[in-house]
This record gives sequence, C-alpha cells and structure tokens, in this order.
Amino acid sequence: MNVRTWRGVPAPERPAPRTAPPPPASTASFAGIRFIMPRYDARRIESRWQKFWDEQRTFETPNEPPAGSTGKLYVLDMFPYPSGSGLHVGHPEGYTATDIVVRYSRMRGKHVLHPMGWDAFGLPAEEHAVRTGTHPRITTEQNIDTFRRQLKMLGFSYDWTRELATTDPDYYRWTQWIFLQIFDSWYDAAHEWTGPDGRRRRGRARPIRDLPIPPEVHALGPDDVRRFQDQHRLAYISEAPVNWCPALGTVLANEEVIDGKSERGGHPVERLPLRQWMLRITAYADRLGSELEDLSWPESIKLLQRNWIGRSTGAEVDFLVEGLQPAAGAPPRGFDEWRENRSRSSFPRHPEPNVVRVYTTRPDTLFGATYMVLAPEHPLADAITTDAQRAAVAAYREQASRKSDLDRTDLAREKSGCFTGAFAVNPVNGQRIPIWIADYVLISYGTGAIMAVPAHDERDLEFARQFDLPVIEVVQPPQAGESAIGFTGDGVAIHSGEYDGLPTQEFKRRITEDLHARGLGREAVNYRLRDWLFSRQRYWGEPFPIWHELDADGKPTGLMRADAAESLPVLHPHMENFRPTGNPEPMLSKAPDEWLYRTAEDGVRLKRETNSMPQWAGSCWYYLRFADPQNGERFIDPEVEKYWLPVDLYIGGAEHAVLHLLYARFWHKVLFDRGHVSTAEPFSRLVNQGMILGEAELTGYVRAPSGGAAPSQAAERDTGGGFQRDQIPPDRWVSLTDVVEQAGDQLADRVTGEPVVAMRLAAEDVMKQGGCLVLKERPEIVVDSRAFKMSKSRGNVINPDDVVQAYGADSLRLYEMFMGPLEQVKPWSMSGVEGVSRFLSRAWRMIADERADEVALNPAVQDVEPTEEQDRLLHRTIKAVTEDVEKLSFNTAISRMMEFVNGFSQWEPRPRSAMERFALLLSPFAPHIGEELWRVLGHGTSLAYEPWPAFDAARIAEAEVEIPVQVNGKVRGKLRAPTGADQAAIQSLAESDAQVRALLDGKTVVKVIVVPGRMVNFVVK
RNA sequence: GCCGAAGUGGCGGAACUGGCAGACGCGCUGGAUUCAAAAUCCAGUUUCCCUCAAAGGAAGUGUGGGUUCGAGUCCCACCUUCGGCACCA
Repeated sequence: MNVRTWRGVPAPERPAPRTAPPPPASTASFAGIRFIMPRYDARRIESRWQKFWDEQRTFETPNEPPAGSTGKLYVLDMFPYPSGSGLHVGHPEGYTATDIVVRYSRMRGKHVLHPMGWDAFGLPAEEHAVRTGTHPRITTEQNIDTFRRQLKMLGFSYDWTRELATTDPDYYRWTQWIFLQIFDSWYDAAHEWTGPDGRRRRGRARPIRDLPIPPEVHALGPDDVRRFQDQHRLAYISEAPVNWCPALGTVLANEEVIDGKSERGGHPVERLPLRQWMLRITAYADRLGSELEDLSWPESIKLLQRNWIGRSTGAEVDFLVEGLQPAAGAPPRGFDEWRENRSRSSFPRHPEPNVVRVYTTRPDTLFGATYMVLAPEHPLADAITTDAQRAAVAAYREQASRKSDLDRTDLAREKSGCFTGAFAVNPVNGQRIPIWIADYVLISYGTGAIMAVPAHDERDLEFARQFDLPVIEVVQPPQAGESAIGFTGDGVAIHSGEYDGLPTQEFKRRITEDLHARGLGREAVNYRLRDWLFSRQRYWGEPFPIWHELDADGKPTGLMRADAAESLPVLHPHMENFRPTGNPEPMLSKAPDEWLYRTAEDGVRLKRETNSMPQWAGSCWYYLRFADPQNGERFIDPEVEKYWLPVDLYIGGAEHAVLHLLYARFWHKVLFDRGHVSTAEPFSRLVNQGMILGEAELTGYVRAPSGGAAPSQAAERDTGGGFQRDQIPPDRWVSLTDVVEQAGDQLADRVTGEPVVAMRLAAEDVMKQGGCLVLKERPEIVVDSRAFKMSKSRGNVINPDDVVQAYGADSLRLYEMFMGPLEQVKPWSMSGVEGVSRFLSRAWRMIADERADEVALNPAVQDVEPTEEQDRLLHRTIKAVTEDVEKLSFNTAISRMMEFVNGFSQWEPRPRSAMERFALLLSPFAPHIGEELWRVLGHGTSLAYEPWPAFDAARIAEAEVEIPVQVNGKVRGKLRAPTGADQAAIQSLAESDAQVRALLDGKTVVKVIVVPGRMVNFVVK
C-alpha cells in the first residue's frame, strides 16, 4: 500500500524546479487575484506566496545534494500529536525557530532536510471513537488535515513530499519491523567491539541465534531452548505488577503515572499483576548515560536524563540467615563454616537459599548495620519467617500488595513494617541482626533487600526510631560538633574494627576488595531506570507482529512466533465497537477470529498478540524515515542514512526531555548495534523551546462572604466567589502580602484566618506604588500579577488561526521569536503582536509605495550609493542578524532589523542595494513579506536560494569613538578618540581634556586604567 | 527533602570574554495630522533630590556580604519563583 495514495495525495510525477519566475510586478493580476495592495496586506501576500511555494515546489529536497552544496543540514521539529483542538501557539514557536534556521541555511548553500509529520496514534482519537462510533482513522485524518492547513498557513518551508504519519500502514510496517529487530536481539554485556563510528565499546545487541545456550538448558529440549531465548530477548514478556488505569482502560508506563494518577486525564491508577511486553532498556542504561557526553544538548537536559537513569555504584553483600537450610534436605550450617566455605569458593552468581543478598552504596557502614529489611515481595520472605511471626507477616505482605503507588507515597510517609522473627549474621563482625519486612524497600531496585544503617540513612533512622531498633554510629562527620547520628555524608570511620580512621571513600574501596577476596561481596552498579513497559490495551496503536502458539485445548503454550518481515504490516482488524473491555483484557481481543487466529504451515494453531504498542513507539524512529520516506524495501536506505543522519538540530518542548528522547536513543542504539544505522546517537544538537503562557492576569484577593467557604478555583475568578466585581465592599479586600496558603489549596487571611478568594481585575483597577501593584481605590491593598499556563478551563488559550486572521502569519512568527529567548518560558501579549505587525508595516513602507494604486517601489528607493552612515547601519545589521541566527538568538536579531528600519525610514533617498539586502535578512523570519519586497524591488524569482548577504567589518568601524571617563569608577565625562587609539594615546587625550582636568584638579592620581576603545578610569585620592 | 533553571523599569526583554545598565518592543503621557476617528509621525517615559526651566546630584539589576580601579556579569550565604525527581538503599 502506498502511503501517499492511501491518504489520497497523488505522488509527484516530475522533478521539482527550484524556482520559477512569478509574473512581473507590472502585471495587474497574480495567481488569479486582483493585485491592488498599496498597504501592507498580510493576508493577500501570504496566501499568494504559499501557493507559489507549493506550485513551484520551492522547498522540495531531493536526496542528491545540489551542485555547489556546502554540506547537508538536517533540522527537525518534534512532530505534533494532531489533536482535535488544532494547533496551539506553542507549536509555531519551535517550528518558526527551525524554519528561520533552514531558510537561512539554504541561503548559505546548505542542502537542507526539513520535514514534518504526525505522531498520530493515541488515546483521544479512540476516546472520540467510543463516544461517536467514528473510526479513529477518520478522526485522525481530519485532525491531520487541520494541522497541515494550519502549518501551511504559517509559511513553514517543509518538504511536504516527505510528510508521514505514524498511523500510515506503510510507516508502521517498519515500526513493527524494528520491533522484530529488538525482539530478535539479546544484549551481550561482555561483547567488545568497534562500531562504524570508530569507537570501542563494551556491550552490544546481538542476534538471538548467537545467544549461548547452557548445556543443561540444551539438554531439556528445543522448547526449553526457545523459552530460554525468550527470557533473554530485548523485547520480552513479563508477568509484573503494572499500572492499570480503569478510566483509560489501559496499562500505563511508570513515566505516564504522576502521583498515582494518569498523566493524561489525572485518573486513578491501580497496581495489578499482568502479562506485559517489556523492552530491556536497562541493558543500555550505562551507554545511554555515558554517551550523552558528546552531545550538544543543554546540560540541564543531560542531567535530567542522567538522574532518570540514576546510576549508582556500591556493593552487593551476602548475609547468612540463621537456622535456614542451605539446600533442600541439607542441615543448617553455622556462620563460621559458611564463611570458611565462601573464602574458598568465590562470590556466587546467585546466593544460597539461606542467604540474603543486599545492595548498598555505603559498604563502609557495614559495621553500623543493626537490622535488615526485605521488600514485601521478596522471594525469601516466606522461607525465613518464623512460625510465631507468620500470621503478622502474611497480613503485612497482603496489605502491602494492595497498596497502590498513591498509597505508598501519599501516606505522609509513615514507615511501616513487620518483624519476620529471623536473624541474619553480619558478615564483617558476626553480629546477629533482626530481619524485617517493610514497603520502604522496593523489590524492583537493587536486590530487593537492604542492610539498614540507621545512624547514616534517613529512612533507616526513621524506621529504627519507629520500631525501637538500635542505632550505631560508624561515621565521624568531618566537622567537629556535628552529630554523627543522621549524618549521611563522607567522614571518617569509627566503631568499625580494623577499619577505624579510614576516610569514607577509601573505606569503601578497601572493604569492597576485602569482601570480594573472602567471597562475601562484590562491587555492583545499579540503575533507577526500569525496563520499559511496552504494551497497551487499546485499539489505536501498532499491533504486535507476534503470534502465540496454542496447544490442543486452545491454551497458550508460552511459545511465540514472529511474523515474517515480508508479511508486514500487521493491519488493524475491522471493529465496530471501540468501547473498552472494562478489564485489563486488550481491545484487540474482541477482534474477529479471522484476525485473531491462524494455523501455521506446520499445523500449529496460533493466536495473535492482542496488546498494542504505546504511542512512544512511532516517535522512536520517525527522524530516520523522513530521510527516505517512500522506500518500500527497507526502513531507510543505508546510503541515505549515512548522508542525512544524525539530525543536526532538533527543537521541541522540554516535556519530552526524558521519555521520548530516551526511548528514541534506545531504539537508535539497538539499530546501531545490529548494523542498521551508522551513528550511535540520533540527535547531535537539541534545543528545548520554553512554554508560552497566557496573557498576564491581575488578581486581587477578597475575604469570602460570611458562611461561604468559597474555593479558590480558577473558575471563580470572575465572580469572586459570590461577589460581583463592582459590589465588593472596600473593606473585604485583602492584600497579597496577607494571603497565606492553607492545606488543600485554600487561601486565607493571615490576620483573621478567614477564607479568601481570588478575583480577576482589569488593568484600570490597579496602579503601581513602591514597586508593587496596588488597588487604585485602596492603595494599601497589594494585588498579584502573573501569567498562567494556557488551558481551556482558564480560558486564556490563544488560537493561532485568530492571530493570523488579524495580523498575518509573518506577524505571528515574528512575535513568537521576538517575545524573548527561545528556551525561556514567556507570557503571551496581544499588543506585542501588534508591535511587530507595526514593524512589518514600517518595513513595507520603507520599500513599497503606500500611496500608489498598485504595489510599486517607494520613490525614495533609488539606485544610489549608500552614505557612510547608511553603510555602517546596513553592515552592522547584517553582522548582528547573521551572528544572532547562528546563536538562535532571534529576539535580538529582530531588534536589530527594527533599528535598521527606524534608521533607513528617515533617510531619502534609500539605496536599492541596502533595501535588497534587508529583504533577504528579513525573509527567514517573515518569509512572505520578504518575498513580496524582493519582488517589489524588481526580482522575478523567489529569494529562497539567494545568497545570504555578507558584511564588511571595515564599513562598520567609525572613525571616532566616544569613551567614558571615570573617576574612581564613576562616569564623570566623555571624550572622543580615534577608533584605533592605544592606551597611551587615550590617556594623554584624556589628560589634556579641559573637562577631565577640572575633575582631577587638586587630587592625586594614584592609578590610571585605560581599556582602548572602552573607557578610562582615574583612581584618585 | 534532593537536583536544575531563573530573579534587571509599569510589562516582555537587551547588555560581547567584568568596562557608559535599561537596546528593541509593549504600555503610558504630551504634541502634530484629521471635521472626527482609525492609521501614521514627532517628543518624553528607572526612582528620588534640587530647579520656573535648563543644568546638576544621588541611588539603582531579589537580599546581605566579599573580590576588583570598576560587578547585572565573578565568589560566599540567604530569599523567592518556575521545572524535574521524590522512600532507588
């Protein structure tokens, strides 16, 4: 199936010409529109040029570099989820930034790849289907059409022939194919190899057929070999407690659960054991962390990822449990005997059944361990529990298993636990310590068991105090007088036998070595990162290309088969009803039997996997497909991949700092290990745009009407919790400084304790006084001014359609860039849009004749040589704009262009050459007016591939510069000096200046500091 | 609690490697143009003191210290806001 025809868009037939001349300026009609537009009329200009770019295929980019190319540049936007509400003003922020970069780069001769597509699988379309019965594909297509229209309306120079949607069967065919690559891989952590990037690495994904099969497994037969392989695949099935969200009807990844609620919708989430697909991202934890190093990403994002991966180093240590059998039927052995045994063997891969293995980052505190804790789910919990404690432990474990994550975190963190009755022996000193079970130890981290050192761990201390367990100090803090109890930093060892006096770091090294030598422990590394829960129970996601074998009774045998790569894609089954099953059973399990079952050639009955992939899957590799979107043979041609990848600049929201970027890097590394891509990292440079907030709102506070415990909800802001704005008795206002927040979001008056509600104010209600905004009618009342995240409930959402309708796309683009630095959070301001729109009008009038009946050149624009001053402004502007675009400092670039227009507008005549170069500078930012001005200046072709203007530093320099003269660091006067004057020259100039002499009169000059071209400072007494 | 980012006019923000704080834009004030309005153009706009005015002076980049001839920028401590993580041993 061809992706283009499937969506009803015919494939292009002829190669794209770069440019073609539009009708000459004298023609009275253009693109079929009457051409009377003396004033700057954004709407007419914009639709005309959009049509022109489309028809002329101006931005289509063949994979072959054009003659004279200065190199490839792949600039990518994070593709949007096409929601039903259309484009948000946040989208065009990053998209405009990349569009400026690519338009600029084309003018610098770069061969630019700049595509756009749709992250189109996802819940909302399916929820819509549940409500209306409309197939999610229909809804998705409609939403995509809206998004495409809106993006085209903004004049972005995407190569639309590369457009793709993750929901295209021709796309998810390869998503499924990549899944099969992951499924076909195991991670060989010991494998050392040199990649195509020339780097030596340890650890690699390898084909599952290369997995060594232990002889004892081999002996069990082929089915067991297959099960063994299945356990080692990078994509595997695991029965694990998962986050089941009944409201959404799906299981969610840990990352999608926030405070025990779903990230999307805020619905409660339950813990439930379920058979789920997992991706072994933890195998890559180390590389995902260390290979961040060379990337040009913001340090803060790298740190966020590193924290998410959460690498920690420490030691695993074995503790013998008293009175337990080392093996079935064997008699219990004593501590000394065990230790003796261990020192002869070595630290075993798996501990004996009577040994608890713990993970600790502080092996130096081993002498301070006063008890042990196992996670409630720990496999040894049953075996070690004494009969006396059995009932209590069972009850505790039962209760813990029912606790959701919400309960575990929200319950004011009160520690709970239960003694097992068992004791372990501390391997370093033979001390008996009790073993507890408590849910503050997680089964999913480390070994699921800890040694507790209450003196030097906050959680252990809290637990020890609650249950009256002993506390032994073993680390002396470096600062005298600091209490050792509760000290968690590095210090010097005490009460630690032969190790006393060792600094923490050295102690750690020594004891880890000693434990290792005696077979009692070893160095260990752990990660906070967990394997990626990769299945969902919804319809609108990629089906898995996997079959489960059934036995004669139709029951799954646990053995799996993958679909053949040639048979992909696995399409969705036809379904009428999209209502969730109401239980964790996947939607696809309701599919027709033809889809669900088949019989293999060897006669084995097969049932399809009915889970679907999560939305993250499609976005894990779309940047690869853009380079070769129509390839029917491979997911990407290797030569094309080598040419375009990696992405040189990737811009998107910071909300994807961890999930999307980590997942995509993981997939990329698997493909790299398996030889399908040539780079180890997909995105060499990353920039996060800052969120755009709503317009700043003024808020006053009012004591609620008596009896009315009004909630301070946003929705109440217009009514003030029962008051109309004009009816508020003056004495009910409360100053912002007196408003305090109480439990549960309630606001109250600090003085009286009465509840307080927020009340939206208008600009004319307030005035400025002493650095605060205050109420005009009662100036002692301080009010609040803040911008909030745009949201439907707050009613402060700005629709880009409306902005374009009123001011034009160029103004919207320019404003979004002018608001402030790209990475920064910033509030929207409609009058700011008006400001940049006025600038564009001034630029228009500077070049075009406003009084003429038809678009014509302003008579002031003439073929004259620029004056020295004009030349200076021109070249200074070119230099600044060029450098600012390189730095992505678009707001300052626009300021410079405003200065240019402010300068040139007052000059007549205006040299045509300067106006032309200005149009070129402006065009990446405001491409429609840029093209139009270029045409007015007499050019017949698009400026999209015109060379970027160059500047001449010599023309920027002035003959003289003004230099401030300071006395004791304060500016006291100015003098003019020749530009190149050296220190001595400037000093003598300053000293001979009458004004300066007057300042120095009667004082002793101690020192003179001269910074040539900058300033002079006389230090006097 | 831990980690990160940021605090500059009424507002968004600018200020290269320490060197004239407030570029540019918004808003506001006054003026021109107009029958009037919109649009446009011109001037002013950190605060305080002094002055009829001009000129001048002082303070000023979250707070308090420090380094320096000189600090928005560097160092130390703290406060506030935003973002992330949150029993990860």
